[in-house]
Amino acid sequence: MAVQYANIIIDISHENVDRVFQYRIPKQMLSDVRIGSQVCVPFGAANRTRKGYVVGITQKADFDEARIKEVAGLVEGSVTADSRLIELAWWMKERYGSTMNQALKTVLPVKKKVRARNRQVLENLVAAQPRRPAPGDREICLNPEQQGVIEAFCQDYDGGRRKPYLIHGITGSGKTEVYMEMIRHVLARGQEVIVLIPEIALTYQTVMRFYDRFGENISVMHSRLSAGERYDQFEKAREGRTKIMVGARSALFTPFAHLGLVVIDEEHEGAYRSEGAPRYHAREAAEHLAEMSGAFLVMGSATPSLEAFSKAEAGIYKLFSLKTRASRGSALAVTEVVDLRRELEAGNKSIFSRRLTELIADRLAKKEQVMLFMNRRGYSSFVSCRSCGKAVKCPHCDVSLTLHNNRQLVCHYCGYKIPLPKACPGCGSEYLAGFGVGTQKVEEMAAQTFAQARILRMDLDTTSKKGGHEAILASFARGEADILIGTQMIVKGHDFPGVTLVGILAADVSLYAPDFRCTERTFQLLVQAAGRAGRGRRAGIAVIQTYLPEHYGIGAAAAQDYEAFYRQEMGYRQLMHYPPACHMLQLQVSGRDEQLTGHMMDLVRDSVVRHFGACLEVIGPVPAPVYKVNDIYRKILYMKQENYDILIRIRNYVQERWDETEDCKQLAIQYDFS
DNA sequence: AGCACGCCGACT
DNA sequence: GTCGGCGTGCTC
Repeated sequence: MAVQYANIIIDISHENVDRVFQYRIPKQMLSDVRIGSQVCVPFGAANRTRKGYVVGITQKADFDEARIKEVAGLVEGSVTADSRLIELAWWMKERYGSTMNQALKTVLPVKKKVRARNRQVLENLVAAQPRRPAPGDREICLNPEQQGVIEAFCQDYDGGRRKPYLIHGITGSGKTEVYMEMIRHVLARGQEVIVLIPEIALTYQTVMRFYDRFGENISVMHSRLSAGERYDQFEKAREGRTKIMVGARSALFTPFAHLGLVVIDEEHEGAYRSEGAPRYHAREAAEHLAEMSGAFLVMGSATPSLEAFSKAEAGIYKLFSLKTRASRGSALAVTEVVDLRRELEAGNKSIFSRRLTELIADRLAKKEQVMLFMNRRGYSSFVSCRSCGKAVKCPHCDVSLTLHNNRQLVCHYCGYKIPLPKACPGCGSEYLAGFGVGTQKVEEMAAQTFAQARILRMDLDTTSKKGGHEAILASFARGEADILIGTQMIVKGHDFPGVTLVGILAADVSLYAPDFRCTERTFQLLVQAAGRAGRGRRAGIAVIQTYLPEHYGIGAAAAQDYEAFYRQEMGYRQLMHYPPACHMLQLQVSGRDEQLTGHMMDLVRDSVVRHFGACLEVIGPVPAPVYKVNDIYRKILYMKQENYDILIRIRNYVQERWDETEDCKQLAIQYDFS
C-alpha cells in the first residue's frame, strides 16, 4: 500500500500551533492509527515528543516530503473525550458535508490565548434569586408509569444494554422527573450526563429545576456565552469538576471523560438542526456519540418527530409511553374546535370566536389566567392596495412586508423597515389596508374586547431586549397579568399552574407552508399549546380556532391523539416518498446573479441526472419557498433515495465538480439531508 | 508552548 | 573578541 500521512493537531493550548501538521505513518502502525487516535510525535527543532490527535489520514503530502517526520507511537488505551469528539467531527464532516476544519471547530472549544473573564452562568442565576432548599431535600414521588421507565432504565444501564429510549409522554406527564431519576442513577455509577434542551426552553425555571436537584454538579451551556466562557465550562467538565451539562445543541460536545447518558428533551424540536456548517442534527449526532462512548441515549417528547417514532416502531429505539399527568388532580385539557367559517356566517368578524370570547370572560371573572397563541408576529401579515390589489413587498426579499404598531412595515427576513406609506407605491391609491392578523393586532383587539384585563405580549419584538423573555414569563407567572398573548415561544415548556384556558387563534397559519413537514409542525404546535392549559388543580380548556376542522392534523391535535396523527402522516410520507419513508437531499444554489444561479443549478441537475438518474428521483430545480432574501436568489433541487449512502455519494460528486468550477466563487452551494 | 536564530551591551 | 539579554518566528 502507498505511504499514508496523518494530519495531526498538537495537543498544546496555543493559537500558533492550533493547526494540522503532517506525519508519515510507519507501516507497522497503519492498522492502528485512526481518526481520533492519540499519538506521540517528534515536534520542533529539538524533536521533543508531544502528544497529538489524528484528525485526518491522506495519501498525499501537502508539505515538503523530505521534511515530514514519522509518527513515533500510539498512546495506548487513551481514547479520551477529545478523540471521541474528533471522531465525531469526522463523522459529521462525512455525513453532512463540510470541511474537517469546520467540523473540528464545531466540536472542539476554541482555545483562547487570553481567557475571558470567568463569569459563571449558574452563579449569576443563583445570585439573582433567594436561596432555595438544599439539593436533594425535596421528596420525590413518581407514579407507576414513571417508575416503570426508571426501573427498565436502571436494569438496561447496569446490564450494559444501550438501545436508545424514546419516551413519548403527554404534556405534563413528568418527563423531567424521569430524566432526573435516570441522571441520579448514572451519577451514582460515577458517570457523567449531557442534557440537551431546545434553546428557547433553556430558561431560568428549567435550569433551576436541575439546580435544586443536583446543585453544584450542574453546568449550563448557552448560546449567549462568549468563546472564553464556553471554554471554561468545557474545561470544568473535562476535569470532572462538573458532572451534568445542561444546554442547547452545542452542549453535546462537552468533553466528559466518562459520559454515561445523553438526554434530549423535546426531541422533535427544530432547534436541534444546526444552520451553520456542518449542518448537523443534534439527535443524529448524539446517537452516534452515544454509540462511540458506550453512553445511553434517552429522548423524550409529547409529539415525537416522525423520524424518532418510526425508529421506535422499527425496534431501533425502545418506546415508553407516559399517558397520565404527573401532578395530582391535573388532567389533559379538554379541547374544543371552533369552525371559523361558521363564525363568519353568523356575522362574527372578530378574531375571537363567540365561544372563545365567552370562555375568556368567564376566566377573567374567576381570576384565572388565559394564554392566546398566534403564530405570527406584528400587526397585520401584509398590507395591500384595494385599488390595484398589490401587496407592499420588501425590495430585497421575495416576501410582503409585515405591519408593526400600525405605522411601520418590517421585513421578517432581512429586517428592512419603512414607515407605513400614505399611498400605494404602485398605483398611488390611498386605499391601503392591512390583511391578516399578528400578535400586535391580537393585543389591540383583546384590549378592546376585554377592557378590564391586564395583558402581556411575548414575541420576538418584545423579547429582543436583554432579559425581556424572562421578565415577561416571570411577571405572568406571578399573576401580574390575566392574558398572555404570544407566538410559539409561549408554548414551549413553560408551566403556569394558573392557566385554565388556551386559545389558538389561527391553527391553520402554519398548515400551508411549502414544506412536507408543515402538518407535523402544526400538529406539534397545537398539542404543545393545548398542553399549557390545566397544569394546576383546575381543569383546562384549549380552544382551537380553524377554517379547516376536517384536516387530519387539526383533528388529531384536537383529540390529542399522537398515534392517529402518526399513522396518517406516515401514510402520506410513504405515498409521497418523503422522509422518514425515504431519504432526501436538498441541494440549494444561491447567488446575487439570478441568471448565473439558475444556470449553475441547471448544470448541477443535468450532471446528477446523467450520472445517478437511473437510481434517483429528482425534483426541480425550483425556486426556494422565499426565492429572494437579502438580494440573494436561491434555487433548490430535491433528490430522493432510500439509501442514504447514495445521497452522500451524490453530494461528494457534486462538491468535487463544484470546487473545480470558476463561477462557484460568486455562488454558494448548500446541502441538507433528511 | 518551546526552542532557535539574531542583533546589541558589558565582561573574562 | 564573546557571553548573554529576550524580541521574532517557526514547528510537519
